[in-house]
Amino acid sequence: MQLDKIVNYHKALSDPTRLRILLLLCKGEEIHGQALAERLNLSQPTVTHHAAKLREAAMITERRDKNTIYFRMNPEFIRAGSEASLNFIFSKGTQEMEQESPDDNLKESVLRNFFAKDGRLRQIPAQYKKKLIALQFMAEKLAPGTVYSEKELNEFIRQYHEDYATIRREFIMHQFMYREHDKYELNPTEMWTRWENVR
Amino acid sequence: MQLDKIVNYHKALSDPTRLRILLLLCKGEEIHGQALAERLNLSQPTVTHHAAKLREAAMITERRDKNTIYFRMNPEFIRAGSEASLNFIFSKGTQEMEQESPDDNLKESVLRNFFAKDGRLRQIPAQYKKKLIALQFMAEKLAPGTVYSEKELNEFIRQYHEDYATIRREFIMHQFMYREHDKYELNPTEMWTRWENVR
DNA sequence: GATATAATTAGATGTATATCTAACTATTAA
DNA sequence: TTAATAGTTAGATATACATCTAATTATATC
Repeated sequence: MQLDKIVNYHKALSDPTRLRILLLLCKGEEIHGQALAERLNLSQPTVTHHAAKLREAAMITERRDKNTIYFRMNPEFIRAGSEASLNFIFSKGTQEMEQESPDDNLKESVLRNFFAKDGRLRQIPAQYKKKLIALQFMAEKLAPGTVYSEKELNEFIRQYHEDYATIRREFIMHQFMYREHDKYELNPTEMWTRWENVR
Repeated sequence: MQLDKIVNYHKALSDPTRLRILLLLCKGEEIHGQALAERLNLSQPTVTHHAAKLREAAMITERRDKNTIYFRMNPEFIRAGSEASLNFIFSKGTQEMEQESPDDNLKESVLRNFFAKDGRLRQIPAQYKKKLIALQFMAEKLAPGTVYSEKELNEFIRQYHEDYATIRREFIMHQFMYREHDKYELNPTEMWTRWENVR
Protein backbone atom coordinates (compact mmCIF):
# COMPACT_ATOMS: atom_id res chain seq x y z
CA MET A 1 0.00 0.00 0.00
CA GLN A 2 1.23 3.43 -0.98
CA LEU A 3 0.14 4.97 2.29
CA ASP A 4 2.63 2.99 4.35
CA LYS A 5 5.59 4.30 2.42
CA ILE A 6 4.54 7.86 3.09
CA VAL A 7 4.04 7.06 6.76
CA ASN A 8 7.51 5.52 6.97
CA TYR A 9 9.10 8.49 5.31
CA HIS A 10 7.67 10.83 7.91
CA LYS A 11 8.38 8.45 10.76
CA ALA A 12 12.02 8.46 9.77
CA LEU A 13 12.07 12.25 10.03
CA SER A 14 9.92 12.58 13.13
CA ASP A 15 12.66 11.96 15.66
CA PRO A 16 15.05 14.66 16.85
CA THR A 17 18.01 12.31 17.03
CA ARG A 18 17.61 11.22 13.44
CA LEU A 19 17.28 14.81 12.31
CA ARG A 20 20.49 15.64 14.12
CA ILE A 21 22.24 12.76 12.41
CA LEU A 22 21.13 14.06 9.03
CA LEU A 23 22.24 17.52 10.05
CA LEU A 24 25.70 16.19 10.82
CA LEU A 25 25.82 14.47 7.45
CA CYS A 26 24.34 17.30 5.44
CA LYS A 27 27.67 18.71 4.30
CA GLY A 28 28.27 15.52 2.37
CA GLU A 29 31.05 14.27 4.62
CA GLU A 30 31.21 10.72 5.83
CA ILE A 31 30.98 10.09 9.56
CA HIS A 32 31.32 6.71 11.25
CA GLY A 33 29.24 5.22 14.00
CA GLN A 34 31.36 5.92 17.04
CA ALA A 35 31.92 9.52 16.02
CA LEU A 36 28.16 9.97 15.70
CA ALA A 37 27.60 8.37 19.07
CA GLU A 38 30.05 10.68 20.74
CA ARG A 39 28.80 13.83 19.05
CA LEU A 40 25.22 13.08 19.91
CA ASN A 41 26.04 11.81 23.38
CA LEU A 42 24.45 8.47 22.68
CA SER A 43 25.49 4.86 22.97
CA GLN A 44 26.61 2.96 19.93
CA PRO A 45 23.56 0.68 19.91
CA THR A 46 21.35 3.72 19.75
CA VAL A 47 23.22 4.94 16.72
CA THR A 48 22.82 1.51 15.14
CA HIS A 49 19.11 1.71 15.83
CA HIS A 50 18.67 5.07 14.14
CA ALA A 51 20.98 4.22 11.29
CA ALA A 52 18.79 1.21 10.54
CA LYS A 53 15.70 3.40 10.36
CA LEU A 54 17.39 5.92 8.13
CA ARG A 55 18.75 3.17 5.92
CA GLU A 56 15.30 1.59 5.56
CA ALA A 57 14.03 4.92 4.35
CA ALA A 58 17.02 5.14 1.99
CA MET A 59 18.07 8.41 3.55
CA ILE A 60 21.64 7.31 4.18
CA THR A 61 24.11 4.94 2.57
CA GLU A 62 26.90 3.02 4.27
CA ARG A 63 30.42 2.07 3.36
CA ARG A 64 32.65 -0.30 5.24
CA ASP A 65 36.37 0.25 5.68
CA LYS A 66 38.04 -2.27 7.95
CA ASN A 67 35.93 -2.45 11.07
CA THR A 68 34.45 0.93 10.56
CA ILE A 69 31.20 1.81 8.88
CA TYR A 70 30.91 5.24 7.40
CA PHE A 71 27.57 6.90 6.82
CA ARG A 72 26.75 9.35 4.11
CA MET A 73 23.56 11.21 3.40
CA ASN A 74 21.46 10.29 0.38
CA PRO A 75 19.87 13.65 -0.38
CA GLU A 76 18.04 12.62 -3.54
CA PHE A 77 15.88 10.17 -1.64
CA ILE A 78 15.04 12.67 1.02
CA ARG A 79 13.84 15.14 -1.56
CA ALA A 80 12.04 12.48 -3.55
CA GLY A 81 10.18 11.33 -0.46
CA SER A 82 9.10 14.84 0.31
CA GLU A 83 7.73 15.28 -3.17
CA ALA A 84 6.00 11.91 -3.17
CA SER A 85 4.41 12.77 0.12
CA LEU A 86 2.98 16.05 -1.14
CA ASN A 87 1.75 14.40 -4.32
CA PHE A 88 0.03 11.79 -2.25
CA ILE A 89 -1.65 14.22 0.11
CA PHE A 90 -2.83 16.38 -2.74
CA SER A 91 -3.65 13.31 -4.80
CA LYS A 92 -1.74 14.24 -7.88
CA GLY A 93 -1.96 11.67 -10.63
CA THR A 94 -4.72 9.50 -9.24
CA GLN A 95 -7.24 12.28 -8.96
CA GLU A 96 -8.49 12.32 -12.53
CA MET A 97 -9.14 8.62 -12.81
CA GLU A 98 -11.14 8.41 -9.65
CA GLN A 99 -13.01 11.62 -10.19
CA GLU A 100 -15.50 9.89 -12.46
CA SER A 101 -17.82 6.98 -11.87
CA PRO A 102 -18.05 6.03 -8.22
CA ASP A 103 -18.15 2.45 -9.26
CA ASP A 104 -21.14 2.24 -11.56
CA ASN A 105 -21.46 -1.47 -11.05
CA LEU A 106 -21.85 -1.00 -7.35
CA LYS A 107 -24.47 1.68 -7.88
CA GLU A 108 -26.51 -0.54 -10.18
CA SER A 109 -26.35 -3.44 -7.81
CA VAL A 110 -27.37 -1.34 -4.81
CA LEU A 111 -30.34 0.13 -6.66
CA ARG A 112 -31.33 -3.35 -7.80
CA ASN A 113 -30.87 -5.14 -4.49
CA PHE A 114 -31.90 -2.59 -1.91
CA PHE A 115 -34.89 -1.08 -3.65
CA ALA A 116 -38.02 -3.11 -4.38
CA LYS A 117 -39.89 -2.94 -7.69
CA ASP A 118 -42.34 -0.50 -6.14
CA GLY A 119 -39.43 1.80 -5.38
CA ARG A 120 -39.36 1.34 -1.63
CA LEU A 121 -36.12 0.82 0.28
CA ARG A 122 -36.00 -2.72 1.64
CA GLN A 123 -33.45 -1.84 4.32
CA ILE A 124 -30.85 0.80 5.00
CA PRO A 125 -27.51 -0.56 3.81
CA ALA A 126 -25.07 -1.04 6.62
CA GLN A 127 -21.98 -0.74 4.44
CA TYR A 128 -20.85 2.83 4.12
CA LYS A 129 -20.52 3.12 0.36
CA LYS A 130 -23.80 1.38 -0.29
CA LYS A 131 -25.62 3.50 2.22
CA LEU A 132 -24.42 6.64 0.52
CA ILE A 133 -25.64 5.39 -2.83
CA ALA A 134 -29.09 4.73 -1.44
CA LEU A 135 -29.20 8.10 0.31
CA GLN A 136 -28.12 9.91 -2.81
CA PHE A 137 -30.70 8.10 -4.89
CA MET A 138 -33.48 9.33 -2.61
CA ALA A 139 -32.03 12.83 -2.20
CA GLU A 140 -32.03 13.28 -5.94
CA LYS A 141 -35.82 13.03 -5.86
CA LEU A 142 -36.06 16.14 -3.66
CA ALA A 143 -36.47 19.55 -5.27
CA PRO A 144 -33.38 21.80 -5.05
CA GLY A 145 -34.16 25.18 -3.50
CA THR A 146 -37.33 23.96 -1.85
CA VAL A 147 -37.64 24.42 1.89
CA TYR A 148 -39.23 21.41 3.58
CA SER A 149 -40.78 21.33 6.99
CA GLU A 150 -39.84 18.36 9.11
CA LYS A 151 -43.29 16.93 8.57
CA GLU A 152 -43.07 17.27 4.82
CA LEU A 153 -39.66 15.68 4.78
CA ASN A 154 -40.83 12.80 6.92
CA GLU A 155 -43.68 12.21 4.49
CA PHE A 156 -41.29 12.24 1.58
CA ILE A 157 -38.94 9.75 3.20
CA ARG A 158 -41.85 7.52 4.15
CA GLN A 159 -42.40 6.83 0.49
CA TYR A 160 -39.19 4.84 0.76
CA HIS A 161 -38.90 3.60 4.30
CA GLU A 162 -40.69 3.64 7.62
CA ASP A 163 -37.65 4.76 9.61
CA TYR A 164 -37.78 8.36 8.44
CA ALA A 165 -35.99 9.60 11.57
CA THR A 166 -32.83 7.69 10.83
CA ILE A 167 -32.80 8.58 7.19
CA ARG A 168 -33.50 12.23 7.94
CA ARG A 169 -30.53 12.25 10.26
CA GLU A 170 -28.36 10.57 7.67
CA PHE A 171 -29.34 13.20 5.14
CA ILE A 172 -27.98 15.85 7.48
CA MET A 173 -25.02 13.83 8.58
CA HIS A 174 -23.77 13.28 5.08
CA GLN A 175 -24.53 16.77 3.96
CA PHE A 176 -27.21 15.95 1.46
CA MET A 177 -29.40 18.40 3.34
CA TYR A 178 -29.03 21.28 5.72
CA ARG A 179 -31.29 22.00 8.69
CA GLU A 180 -32.12 25.36 10.25
CA HIS A 181 -34.97 25.85 12.70
CA ASP A 182 -36.70 22.67 11.71
CA LYS A 183 -36.63 23.70 8.09
CA TYR A 184 -34.81 21.38 5.73
CA GLU A 185 -33.27 22.21 2.42
CA LEU A 186 -31.25 20.31 -0.12
CA ASN A 187 -27.57 21.18 -0.22
CA PRO A 188 -25.94 21.90 -3.58
CA THR A 189 -24.80 18.63 -5.06
CA GLU A 190 -21.13 19.67 -4.84
CA MET A 191 -21.45 19.27 -1.09
CA TRP A 192 -22.84 15.80 -1.25
CA THR A 193 -20.51 13.34 0.27
CA ARG A 194 -17.90 12.04 -2.10
CA TRP A 195 -16.50 8.59 -1.68
CA GLU A 196 -14.09 8.45 -4.61
CA ASN A 197 -11.22 9.61 -2.51
CA VAL A 198 -11.59 7.26 0.41
CA ARG A 199 -9.48 4.38 -1.03
CA MET B 1 14.04 25.28 19.18
CA GLN B 2 13.68 25.02 15.45
CA LEU B 3 14.22 21.26 15.51
CA ASP B 4 11.02 20.58 17.42
CA LYS B 5 8.87 22.26 14.83
CA ILE B 6 10.29 20.04 12.12
CA VAL B 7 9.77 16.99 14.31
CA ASN B 8 6.16 17.95 14.92
CA TYR B 9 5.51 18.49 11.26
CA HIS B 10 6.64 14.98 10.45
CA LYS B 11 4.89 13.49 13.45
CA ALA B 12 1.66 14.97 12.22
CA LEU B 13 2.14 13.19 8.90
CA SER B 14 3.49 9.93 10.24
CA ASP B 15 0.15 8.36 11.07
CA PRO B 16 -2.04 6.59 8.51
CA THR B 17 -5.26 7.88 10.00
CA ARG B 18 -4.18 11.48 9.76
CA LEU B 19 -3.04 10.99 6.20
CA ARG B 20 -6.44 9.56 5.35
CA ILE B 21 -8.12 12.57 6.91
CA LEU B 22 -6.03 14.87 4.76
CA LEU B 23 -6.84 12.75 1.76
CA LEU B 24 -10.53 13.19 2.44
CA LEU B 25 -10.07 16.93 2.73
CA CYS B 26 -7.74 17.33 -0.20
CA LYS B 27 -10.45 18.35 -2.65
CA GLY B 28 -11.02 21.48 -0.62
CA GLU B 29 -14.44 20.48 0.69
CA GLU B 30 -15.39 20.86 4.31
CA ILE B 31 -16.17 17.73 6.30
CA HIS B 32 -17.40 17.66 9.87
CA GLY B 33 -16.30 15.41 12.70
CA GLN B 34 -18.98 12.78 12.68
CA ALA B 35 -18.75 12.34 8.95
CA LEU B 36 -15.03 11.78 9.28
CA ALA B 37 -15.55 9.30 12.07
CA GLU B 38 -17.99 7.29 10.01
CA ARG B 39 -15.90 7.33 6.86
CA LEU B 40 -12.80 6.24 8.67
CA ASN B 41 -14.63 3.78 10.89
CA LEU B 42 -13.41 5.47 14.02
CA SER B 43 -15.02 6.85 17.14
CA GLN B 44 -15.60 10.56 17.47
CA PRO B 45 -13.01 11.00 20.24
CA THR B 46 -10.41 9.51 17.96
CA VAL B 47 -11.27 12.06 15.33
CA THR B 48 -10.99 14.82 17.91
CA HIS B 49 -7.59 13.48 18.86
CA HIS B 50 -6.26 13.54 15.32
CA ALA B 51 -7.88 16.84 14.50
CA ALA B 52 -6.03 18.37 17.44
CA LYS B 53 -2.71 17.11 16.11
CA LEU B 54 -3.41 18.38 12.65
CA ARG B 55 -4.56 21.72 14.01
CA GLU B 56 -1.40 22.08 16.10
CA ALA B 57 0.60 21.61 12.94
CA ALA B 58 -1.65 24.15 11.19
CA MET B 59 -2.57 21.59 8.56
CA ILE B 60 -6.30 22.08 8.96
CA THR B 61 -8.61 24.91 9.95
CA GLU B 62 -11.95 24.62 11.67
CA ARG B 63 -15.23 26.45 11.41
CA ARG B 64 -18.16 26.12 13.76
CA ASP B 65 -21.77 26.15 12.63
CA LYS B 66 -24.24 25.42 15.42
CA ASN B 67 -23.00 22.29 17.12
CA THR B 68 -21.02 21.13 14.18
CA ILE B 69 -17.38 21.73 13.48
CA TYR B 70 -16.27 21.62 9.90
CA PHE B 71 -12.70 20.88 8.94
CA ARG B 72 -10.90 22.18 5.93
CA MET B 73 -7.39 21.52 4.72
CA ASN B 74 -4.78 24.23 4.93
CA PRO B 75 -2.58 23.27 1.98
CA GLU B 76 -0.22 26.24 2.18
CA PHE B 77 1.03 25.18 5.56
CA ILE B 78 1.56 21.62 4.52
CA ARG B 79 3.70 22.73 1.63
CA ALA B 80 5.48 25.31 3.74
CA GLY B 81 6.33 22.70 6.34
CA SER B 82 7.73 20.41 3.72
CA GLU B 83 9.95 23.13 2.39
CA ALA B 84 11.05 24.23 5.84
CA SER B 85 11.93 20.66 6.66
CA LEU B 86 14.12 20.25 3.59
CA ASN B 87 15.77 23.58 4.22
CA PHE B 88 16.49 22.55 7.75
CA ILE B 89 17.94 19.18 6.83
CA PHE B 90 20.10 20.67 4.14
CA SER B 91 20.85 23.67 6.36
CA LYS B 92 19.88 26.36 3.93
CA GLY B 93 20.17 29.85 5.33
CA THR B 94 22.03 29.06 8.50
CA GLN B 95 24.92 27.41 6.76
CA GLU B 96 26.88 30.52 5.82
CA MET B 97 26.79 32.12 9.21
CA GLU B 98 27.91 29.05 11.05
CA GLN B 99 30.46 28.08 8.47
CA GLU B 100 32.89 30.56 9.94
CA SER B 101 34.38 30.84 13.37
CA PRO B 102 33.62 27.80 15.50
CA ASP B 103 33.23 30.12 18.39
CA ASP B 104 36.52 31.95 18.47
CA ASN B 105 36.06 32.90 22.06
CA LEU B 106 35.82 29.30 23.07
CA LYS B 107 38.89 28.43 21.05
CA GLU B 108 40.93 31.15 22.68
CA SER B 109 39.83 30.19 26.15
CA VAL B 110 40.60 26.52 25.58
CA LEU B 111 44.07 27.28 24.26
CA ARG B 112 44.65 29.57 27.18
CA ASN B 113 43.27 27.34 29.91
CA PHE B 114 44.22 23.86 28.81
CA PHE B 115 47.69 24.51 27.47
CA ALA B 116 50.49 25.63 29.76
CA LYS B 117 52.97 28.37 28.83
CA ASP B 118 55.47 25.72 27.77
CA GLY B 119 52.86 24.45 25.29
CA ARG B 120 52.01 21.21 27.08
CA LEU B 121 48.42 20.06 27.48
CA ARG B 122 47.46 20.22 31.15
CA GLN B 123 44.66 17.73 30.75
CA ILE B 124 42.46 16.36 28.03
CA PRO B 125 39.21 18.36 28.04
CA ALA B 126 36.20 16.27 28.97
CA GLN B 127 33.70 18.45 27.15
CA TYR B 128 33.29 17.46 23.55
CA LYS B 129 33.74 20.82 21.84
CA LYS B 130 36.74 21.70 23.95
CA LYS B 131 38.38 18.37 23.36
CA LEU B 132 38.09 18.83 19.63
CA ILE B 133 39.68 22.24 19.83
CA ALA B 134 42.63 20.82 21.73
CA LEU B 135 42.97 17.88 19.32
CA GLN B 136 42.83 20.13 16.31
CA PHE B 137 45.42 22.45 17.79
CA MET B 138 47.86 19.57 18.13
CA ALA B 139 46.97 17.96 14.82
CA GLU B 140 47.79 21.21 13.04
CA LYS B 141 51.38 20.80 14.17
CA LEU B 142 51.73 17.55 12.23
CA ALA B 143 52.99 17.62 8.65
CA PRO B 144 50.36 16.85 5.99
CA GLY B 145 51.34 14.02 3.70
CA THR B 146 53.90 12.66 6.13
CA VAL B 147 53.59 9.04 7.16
CA TYR B 148 54.29 8.52 10.83
CA SER B 149 55.11 5.25 12.54
CA GLU B 150 53.31 4.63 15.75
CA LYS B 151 56.50 5.30 17.65
CA GLU B 152 57.05 8.60 15.91
CA LEU B 153 53.51 9.66 16.54
CA ASN B 154 53.75 8.73 20.19
CA GLU B 155 56.86 10.86 20.51
CA PHE B 156 55.08 13.75 18.86
CA ILE B 157 52.12 13.52 21.16
CA ARG B 158 54.35 13.22 24.19
CA GLN B 159 55.47 16.78 23.58
CA TYR B 160 51.99 17.67 24.74
CA HIS B 161 50.82 14.98 27.09
CA GLU B 162 51.92 11.72 28.67
CA ASP B 163 48.80 9.79 27.70
CA TYR B 164 49.75 9.42 24.07
CA ALA B 165 47.63 6.29 23.65
CA THR B 166 44.39 8.09 24.38
CA ILE B 167 45.20 11.06 22.25
CA ARG B 168 46.37 8.85 19.40
CA ARG B 169 43.04 7.04 19.54
CA GLU B 170 41.17 10.32 19.60
CA PHE B 171 43.05 11.47 16.52
CA ILE B 172 41.72 8.44 14.69
CA MET B 173 38.28 8.56 16.19
CA HIS B 174 37.68 12.11 15.12
CA GLN B 175 39.22 11.66 11.75
CA PHE B 176 42.14 13.98 12.20
CA MET B 177 44.33 11.04 11.19
CA TYR B 178 44.01 7.76 9.37
CA ARG B 179 45.72 4.52 10.33
CA GLU B 180 46.79 1.68 8.07
CA HIS B 181 49.11 -1.08 9.26
CA ASP B 182 50.48 0.92 12.12
CA LYS B 183 51.29 3.80 9.84
CA TYR B 184 49.61 7.07 10.64
CA GLU B 185 48.91 9.91 8.32
CA LEU B 186 47.13 13.22 8.63
CA ASN B 187 43.73 13.40 6.96
CA PRO B 188 42.95 16.34 4.69
CA THR B 189 41.54 19.10 6.85
CA GLU B 190 38.13 18.87 5.13
CA MET B 191 37.67 15.59 6.92
CA TRP B 192 38.46 16.98 10.32
CA THR B 193 35.48 16.85 12.53
CA ARG B 194 33.25 19.87 12.23
CA TRP B 195 31.19 21.01 15.14
CA GLU B 196 29.51 24.05 13.61
CA ASN B 197 26.52 22.01 12.57
CA VAL B 198 25.84 20.25 15.82
CA ARG B 199 23.65 22.92 17.36
C1' DG C 1 -35.66 25.19 31.95
C1' DA C 2 -35.54 20.69 29.28
C1' DT C 3 -34.01 18.09 25.48
C1' DA C 4 -31.22 16.86 21.64
C1' DT C 5 -26.95 16.82 19.12
C1' DA C 6 -21.85 17.42 18.36
C1' DA C 7 -17.77 17.70 20.36
C1' DT C 8 -14.40 17.28 24.12
C1' DT C 9 -12.23 15.38 28.18
C1' DA C 10 -10.93 11.60 31.33
C1' DG C 11 -9.27 7.35 31.98
C1' DA C 12 -7.98 2.64 30.45
C1' DT C 13 -5.48 -0.36 27.39
C1' DG C 14 -2.30 -2.02 24.12
C1' DT C 15 1.30 -1.21 20.92
C1' DA C 16 5.39 1.23 19.22
C1' DT C 17 9.74 3.02 19.99
C1' DA C 18 14.00 5.48 22.02
C1' DT C 19 17.34 4.42 25.03
C1' DC C 20 20.44 1.82 27.85
C1' DT C 21 23.68 -2.23 29.41
C1' DA C 22 25.49 -6.65 28.54
C1' DA C 23 26.59 -10.14 25.53
C1' DC C 24 27.82 -11.44 21.05
C1' DT C 25 29.77 -11.21 16.09
C1' DA C 26 32.88 -9.57 12.58
C1' DT C 27 37.08 -7.76 11.03
C1' DT C 28 41.77 -6.61 11.42
C1' DA C 29 46.27 -7.02 12.87
C1' DA C 30 50.09 -8.77 15.93
C1' DT D 1 45.65 -17.91 17.40
C1' DT D 2 44.87 -14.23 20.12
C1' DA D 3 43.84 -9.50 21.12
C1' DA D 4 41.77 -5.27 19.90
C1' DT D 5 38.25 -2.59 17.87
C1' DA D 6 33.60 -1.48 15.60
C1' DG D 7 29.28 -2.84 15.18
C1' DT D 8 25.06 -5.65 16.14
C1' DT D 9 21.69 -8.21 18.82
C1' DA D 10 19.01 -9.25 23.02
C1' DG D 11 16.53 -7.83 26.68
C1' DA D 12 14.91 -4.29 29.97
C1' DT D 13 12.72 0.05 30.84
C1' DA D 14 10.24 4.13 30.14
C1' DT D 15 7.71 7.07 27.37
C1' DA D 16 4.61 8.25 23.57
C1' DC D 17 0.48 7.61 21.41
C1' DA D 18 -3.69 5.50 18.88
C1' DT D 19 -7.79 3.82 20.19
C1' DC D 20 -11.85 2.88 22.80
C1' DT D 21 -15.92 3.75 26.32
C1' DA D 22 -18.04 6.69 29.59
C1' DA D 23 -18.82 11.06 31.40
C1' DT D 24 -18.89 16.00 30.64
C1' DT D 25 -19.38 20.43 28.12
C1' DA D 26 -21.26 23.45 24.55
C1' DT D 27 -24.82 24.95 21.49
C1' DA D 28 -29.30 25.22 19.68
C1' DT D 29 -34.07 24.66 19.78
C1' DC D 30 -38.67 23.76 21.99
